[in-house]
Amino acid sequence: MRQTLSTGGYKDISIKACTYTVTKRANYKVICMPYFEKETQKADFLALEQAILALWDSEQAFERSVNQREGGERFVFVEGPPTANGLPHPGHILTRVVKDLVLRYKAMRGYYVPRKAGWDTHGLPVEIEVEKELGIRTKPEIEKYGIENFNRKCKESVFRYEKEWVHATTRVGFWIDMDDPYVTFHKNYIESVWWSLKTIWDKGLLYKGHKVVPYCPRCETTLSSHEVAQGYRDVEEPSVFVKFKLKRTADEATPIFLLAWTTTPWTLLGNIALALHPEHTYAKIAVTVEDEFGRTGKEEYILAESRLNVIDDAYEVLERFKGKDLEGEDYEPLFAYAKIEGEAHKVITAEFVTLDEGSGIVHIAPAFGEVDYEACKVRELGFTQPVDSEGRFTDEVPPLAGIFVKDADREIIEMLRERGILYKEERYVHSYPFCWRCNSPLLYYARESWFIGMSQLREHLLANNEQITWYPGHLKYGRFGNFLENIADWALSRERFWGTPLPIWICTGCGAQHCVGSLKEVQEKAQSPVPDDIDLHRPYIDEVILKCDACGGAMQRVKDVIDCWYDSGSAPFAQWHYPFDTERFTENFPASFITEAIDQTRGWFYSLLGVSTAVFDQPPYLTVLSLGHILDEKGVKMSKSKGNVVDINALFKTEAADALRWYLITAGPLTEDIRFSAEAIREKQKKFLNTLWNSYFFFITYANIDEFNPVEKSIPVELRNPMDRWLISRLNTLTREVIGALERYELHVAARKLEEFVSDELSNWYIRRSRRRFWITEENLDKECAYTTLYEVLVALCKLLAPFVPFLTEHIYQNIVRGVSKAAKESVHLCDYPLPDETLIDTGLESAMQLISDLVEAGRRARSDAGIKIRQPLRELVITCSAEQRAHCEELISVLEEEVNVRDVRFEESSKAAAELLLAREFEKYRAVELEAGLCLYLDCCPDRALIEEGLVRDIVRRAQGMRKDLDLEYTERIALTYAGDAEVRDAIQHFAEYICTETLAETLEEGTPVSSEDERVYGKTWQIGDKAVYLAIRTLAGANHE
RNA sequence: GGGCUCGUAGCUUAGCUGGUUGGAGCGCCCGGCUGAUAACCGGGAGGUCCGGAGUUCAAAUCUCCGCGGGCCCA
Repeated sequence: MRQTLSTGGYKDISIKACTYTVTKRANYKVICMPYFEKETQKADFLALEQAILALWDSEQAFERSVNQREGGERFVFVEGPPTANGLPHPGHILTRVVKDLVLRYKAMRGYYVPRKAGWDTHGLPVEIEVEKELGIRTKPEIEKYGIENFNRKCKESVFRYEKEWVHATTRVGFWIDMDDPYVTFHKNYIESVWWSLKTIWDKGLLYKGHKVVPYCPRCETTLSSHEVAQGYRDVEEPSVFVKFKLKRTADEATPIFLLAWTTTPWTLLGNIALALHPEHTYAKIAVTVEDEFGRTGKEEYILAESRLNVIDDAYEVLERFKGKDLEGEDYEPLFAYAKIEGEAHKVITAEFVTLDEGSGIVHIAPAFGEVDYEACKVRELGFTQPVDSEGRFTDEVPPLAGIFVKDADREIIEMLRERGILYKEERYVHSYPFCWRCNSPLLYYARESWFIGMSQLREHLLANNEQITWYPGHLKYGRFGNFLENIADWALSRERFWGTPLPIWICTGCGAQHCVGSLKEVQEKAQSPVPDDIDLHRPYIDEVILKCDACGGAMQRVKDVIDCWYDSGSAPFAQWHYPFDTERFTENFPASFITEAIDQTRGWFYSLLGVSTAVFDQPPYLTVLSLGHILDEKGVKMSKSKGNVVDINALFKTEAADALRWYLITAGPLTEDIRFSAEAIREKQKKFLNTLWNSYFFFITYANIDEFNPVEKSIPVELRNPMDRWLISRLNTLTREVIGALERYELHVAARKLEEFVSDELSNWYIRRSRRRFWITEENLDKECAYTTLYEVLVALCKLLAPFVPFLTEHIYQNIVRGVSKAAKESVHLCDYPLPDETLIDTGLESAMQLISDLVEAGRRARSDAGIKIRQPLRELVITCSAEQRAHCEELISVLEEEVNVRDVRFEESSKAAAELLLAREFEKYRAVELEAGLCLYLDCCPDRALIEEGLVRDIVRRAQGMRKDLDLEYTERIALTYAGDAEVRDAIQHFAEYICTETLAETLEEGTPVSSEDERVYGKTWQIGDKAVYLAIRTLAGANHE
């Protein structure tokens, strides 16, 4: 194993060069044993990926990878259906990559993992796309255009985007069955949704109520929270402190007023109650006020003690008490206009009252605030709605009738002032939502709506959440758990067009309500025949009249459609048309695993749990991985309006899918946001994919020259060289760590470990260190060990990496495995995932190699400090260490010798002994580096003449090799070498002539003189090596390189 | 405004169950190595570990208060 310069014996690789003639196998099918297909030094990943896609297609690799595991334990996945109203962006690509990685891994682990695609196709976003296309923007315009036409347009629009999604999904290598997806607008899907709603109805959980919603009075439509979020702006508006007179003191000389605060004076017309915090301290104060005629008088106010600073006049605190002490008090209404149904004008207490601003007394108008509405509802207080659907006051309030509410603020404030019940007015800046389409201020406005009583299921939701494993873990009791703790009823209905119709019919005669759960039920109860092929969407289903069971009258469907979140939340059963088809649902519920981005926490992750809890009282998934978002390079969210969305189609034109996948997986914890950068993708390709490729390229290059056939070889690991055993040990350790990380869903940890292995251990240590073993000419057990080891590790790596970079691993596998064995699986993705062989893990050897590596590093440092380059051989290296350390690394000494380029390595027991020894023999010769206490390295830095000569020869060889490379010669091309130099140079070259010829493939080595550059066949150059000038010239020997 | 989360070198990040002088990659400077690798190796410059307070013998790490980014909700 030890190499010295003078022994020679290196391989003359020209002997076997180019004896192989492998035909180009673009389709990967032709088998040419035992040779591997030749590769190019630089990989064309884009072309390679296209070829692999074609291979998978023709081999039906995906289908087979699923089907071959049938009968195995199921790993159930539910695809979160992409909303079909836009192009996929990098964030979608991330979720697709992660899904694919996990599912490929599980399949390789033996699980049966069917993967059904899905499309979320209903909802307002789709309608808005069509509105834009049609150039209309209001509901009346849609109705005028015709619901039938409109919905047809919606359906078409959905398919338009589907193509883009299929393309991107395929391109990035996500294996999912897109030939048979679930589609939320399909009839069977809708029917399953209807069934689930009827189940909920039968449980008494589906009811009609009011919901305060963000509402645009100009567009006459409610807005989704997403739309509202787009339109917040800071505005300055009047805020008023208003005096509400306590009823029991109304007739007294000094009545007591509750001082309430609001930033929306117009809502005072809908006042029903005043809210105080139950536990906070309130004060009754006496204030000296002055009226407009300059007369002073005393008034008594109540407000929060900590808000007394809002009082501008002199005051005196008369009394202190808690908010709850006033609970149930009546006060006089500000206005006598609005008709109120039910009890009103009461003091209530509520936790949501804050003391940060205002007076600590909150005016409550259930028609204009969600919190207000809930507060009144639970206390069974009344309701009033003095505003119409265009945002104008109704005739109930004569002085203001017909005035748009936002324009009435001024007038209302004047009315309050005139009647002496305005304490003061201020300007107030706050954030208020405006309609993103027409810029009108939005109103929070109570509308009739259908609800699912989720709040009654709170405990069930929490119990089912207990059974779910969350990644990252904090979501379980954090954002998601908190959300469930405070869960509100689900406002299910939408006054829109393109959605699953709410399957509720109401009798026009007696008002009876009925919920249907199937098409069959509709047909049975319909007054006139309903065809089997009826489209269940509006407007067709609206025309179906049912017979009333109660009175025999005509029942009409409620015109609403349902929230499309309910659609996607129904995916676990609706994709299988349950319960009309029971088997496939039963075996696919609950899901083992789902993953989407963090914004789905209250979106799909909740809608799944909500529907499943209401219908089955079971968790719909057992593991959920929440991913971070893809931000742009500056860390800003990608959005259309900012114009910073990366165009993935453009990206895929230049970047390999594997490079993109590897970048996304290794960028950081997937549960956190990623700053996306195309430059970083290219870096990943350089650092990882190219390194892997080069390792593979190195292998096939020499394996072909040597006609290495892996099928024939089997050498027990224990007989192999320590370098081999080390690599195999590391591989098995790696395998164990990768599987551990994958099972914990720390995908980036798994990927980073793989990356380090490929780059540091396989390429930069094992292959670099082992190159000479592959160059040995003759048949040789050690060479066979090297080939076998490198082969085995490459094959195992392919499998380990297959879920991460499915294209490149498939390409390599096709060549090095499938190319030599017809018995092998047709695709790497049909293989089993490697499991660690613990008997091959040698931790002692691993730590010994670590020690050697540390010593190499220290040795280089010593050389660097001494100013001696590595090409200069040195006499000896002395190491002082423990006997144990010595025993461990004894068998790896040759590695140390070669890396540090020393003739001998000696050990000494303790540093003291070594120091004495070295002192005795010219201490100045040695340079010391201490690695740790008791571990020290001494490098002899005084080479003798012979060594210096060897160093010079190595420099010359190196220059000659560089010149070969400059000429871009084939590795095997033979040359004639001419040199010129002083006597020392000449002596050195003559002493090592054989070595120089072997290394540089020189047929002749002659002393000569520099020639003019006119001879094009001669490449000559004078080098400065140390203080010597050395002239070298290469002439190629045409025809000599091939047999 | 509220809840959750993240904030480490110019950039990307590891460390974060508290414990020596906070590691790496990209980029930069010096040197070396190289016929698999536009690769690699050694050294260097570059850190108020977002700021402040607290707990502790000891804080990048735990607690609290701020600041900034992100998500969700208002």
